[in-house]
Amino acid sequence: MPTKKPIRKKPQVTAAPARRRELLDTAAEVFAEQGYNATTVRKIADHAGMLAGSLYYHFDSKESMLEEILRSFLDELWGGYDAVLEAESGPRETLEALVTESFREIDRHRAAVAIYQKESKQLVAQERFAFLAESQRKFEKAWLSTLERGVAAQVFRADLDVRLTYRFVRDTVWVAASWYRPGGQHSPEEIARQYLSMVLDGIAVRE
Amino acid sequence: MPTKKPIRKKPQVTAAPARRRELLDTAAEVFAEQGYNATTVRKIADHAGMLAGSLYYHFDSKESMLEEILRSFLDELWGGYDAVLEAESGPRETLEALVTESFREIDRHRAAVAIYQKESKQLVAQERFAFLAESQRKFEKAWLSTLERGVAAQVFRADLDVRLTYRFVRDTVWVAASWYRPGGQHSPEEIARQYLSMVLDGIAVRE
Amino acid sequence: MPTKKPIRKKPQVTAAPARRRELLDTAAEVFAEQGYNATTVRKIADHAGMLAGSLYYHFDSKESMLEEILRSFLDELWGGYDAVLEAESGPRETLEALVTESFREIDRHRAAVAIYQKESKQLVAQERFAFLAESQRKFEKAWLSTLERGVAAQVFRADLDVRLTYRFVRDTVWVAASWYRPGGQHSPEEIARQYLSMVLDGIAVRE
Amino acid sequence: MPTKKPIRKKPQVTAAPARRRELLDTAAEVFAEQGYNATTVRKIADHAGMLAGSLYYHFDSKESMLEEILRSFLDELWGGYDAVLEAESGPRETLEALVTESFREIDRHRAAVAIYQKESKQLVAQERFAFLAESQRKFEKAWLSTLERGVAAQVFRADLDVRLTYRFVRDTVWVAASWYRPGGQHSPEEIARQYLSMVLDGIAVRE
DNA sequence: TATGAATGAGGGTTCATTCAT
DNA sequence: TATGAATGAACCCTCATTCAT
Repeated sequence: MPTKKPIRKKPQVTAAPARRRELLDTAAEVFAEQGYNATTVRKIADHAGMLAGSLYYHFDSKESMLEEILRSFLDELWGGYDAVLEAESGPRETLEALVTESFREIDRHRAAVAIYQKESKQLVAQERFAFLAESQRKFEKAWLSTLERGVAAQVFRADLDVRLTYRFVRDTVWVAASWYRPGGQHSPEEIARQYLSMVLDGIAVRE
Repeated sequence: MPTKKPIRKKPQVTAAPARRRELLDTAAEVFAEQGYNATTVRKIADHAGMLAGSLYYHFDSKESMLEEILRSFLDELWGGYDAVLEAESGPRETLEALVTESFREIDRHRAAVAIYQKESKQLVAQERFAFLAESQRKFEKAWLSTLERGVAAQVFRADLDVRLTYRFVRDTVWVAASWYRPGGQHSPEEIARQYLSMVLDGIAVRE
Repeated sequence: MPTKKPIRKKPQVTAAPARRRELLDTAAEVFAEQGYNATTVRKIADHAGMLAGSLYYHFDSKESMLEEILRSFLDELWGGYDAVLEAESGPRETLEALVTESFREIDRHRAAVAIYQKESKQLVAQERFAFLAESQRKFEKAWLSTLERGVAAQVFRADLDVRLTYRFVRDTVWVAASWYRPGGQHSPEEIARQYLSMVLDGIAVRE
Repeated sequence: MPTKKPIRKKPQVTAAPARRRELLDTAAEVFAEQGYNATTVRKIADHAGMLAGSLYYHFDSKESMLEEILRSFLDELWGGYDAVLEAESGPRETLEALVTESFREIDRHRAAVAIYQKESKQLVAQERFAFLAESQRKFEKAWLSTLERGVAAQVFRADLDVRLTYRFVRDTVWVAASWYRPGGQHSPEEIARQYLSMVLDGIAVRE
């Protein structure tokens, strides 16, 4: 009897990572544009120039594609965020760095960010996407502590409702993914600077 | 375009408007919570204590429920906005009034606002929902002109990228619908005031 | 807000048991004839004069149909068996009654018996069909103890390999479902009698 | 009927018969354990340590594997049976020899026998598997004539329903394949002897 | 007004099979 | 000989919708 391979073949994780990335990028684009639920597997396959069934050679399911898209986005996001946080700069510099980093991520992973914005609320309920909740907790902690440090250091206004401000800044930054177009006239750093100018100093003229 | 269904009793428009509103509110709640696509007619019916088919006595289709929810929300929204705009106050007062009015709408139509935020981008492509596009145009015009008036009157900073600021303020206001809970500790006016304080004056301490 | 019904509507268990039975009988027939795996939901629907999707108004899944078919068969089978066992007759009478009862079940549930014969081995592995394993245990115990009582009472031959005999008798009885046609020339009791004659006395002429 | 695939290299019949046998044995094992329909080509390939597509270098199709498994089993079976029948022994000796031969086949081709038992009923309908029907006819004739000779010679009981007895003996013998494990404590000859003892003399004590 | 039952289109997924390498 | 990638048909199932009662 020939050699048995008890280990199930999993092209999903090992082989041809380049093709996988291509397909995931395609899928992310369609998910972002049409919404996850409204996106049929056939549409993804069409965009990729193949038949629906062929996707299943590369991925286990539509859901696993979504998971991988979000996971790799969050991995990279936290790469950037952790670097910022470990620098232990002052609260204002940290906030500026986080915002700038966020816009860079939007620039690099626009589709993933848009998907995250629109779908994560429904997804966290599923065990498979529990990692989204964990990321949210870390995210909240990073921002809240920065804001609190700033208030304590009298860099930010003392009368801020910190939680409200957190939501305000968070939403302000991330919804940008819904209208941002990479390669436009504004670089992510430029947009970050303008955002920061508004958030930090407001839009009213100083008297 | 000719009428598609000539012979059709339409209890949809005549009878028992109270029951209709109840059902629409129920539907809006579910749409907001689960997303339009992910919401099955059966789920709505479950929440309403009836069977899926029974909804079709009241409404033509799932889509027509959505349309009616959005239309009645926008009708009321524009009632408020138009009153503000017709007052022809100064740019800062107008901006404050628009923001406050927006939070009041969020308070009254939280579900509809959330649906609008999440779905309108896909919906505008359909002829049936063309009214969304029109509303967006009016909306943009109202805000942009207010901001421009403010810059011209040196009430707002001269170095603002007005379009960017528009998006910034718009998003800032409306995404609140995703986390706002009516009956919470903050009244809509209170939230509006805090938002305005941040938007107008920024979060940094004035030196 | 209208009354909510948190309890999911389950026509599957409550309503219209007559139609359910009809459909289950149809399904059982097709499963028995073509095998469970080879039976498509469409084939069942065709036989029932409806579309494939319509079956899902009555049942959760193809598998749940199979489960219900087997469950109701085993329920009835054990109704008969338990009556026999509780009578606590002598081993020979018990064996005769069990065989007769078995043929009656084959007569009444030919399709279910055939399905059971062919599929149960694969099915027991699934948690959903764990009740099959339990039934098998009870079944084995009933037969083995009857045979052992008979050997002890010197009603059955002392040199029997009881486990082998058990398999022999069990198989002999149940495979009959694969060729038995209800309404044929032999009544189940008649077939039982002839089987018993062979099993008890053998086919060779007594010298 | 004209040849369907005129240009087709057929390594299937020429090359490396040893590898073919290995693969067929593997396939038979999986077919027997999981059922033909439930067995995917991929499962077979996994067991053989190769990829699904690679099997098609050796075989035309999944069905052709099944055909070859059954054909080679029946060829060998009839080798044994024909030898027994040509010996033209007395009916009792013939019956004993047929049973013994059958258990030997089960010992040698357990998987093939199990497949045959479970699938042949559906398969005979296909032209490709018409050879199964022919084998069944020969089989029935061999057993029936032996039983009839035995009744005529007053070796078997005169009151036997010969067709019923045939089915009884046939099933009794072959279903053993579903539980028989080669290399167990009972040799095929030993099992045959015990079976014959039951079939010929019954399980009841002689008075 | 609402129910129960059915329709029919389509969606995600599986799988035998093909074929260039 | 075997692999990797793709095909295409079919499958189970969902769901908006219809309609007689």
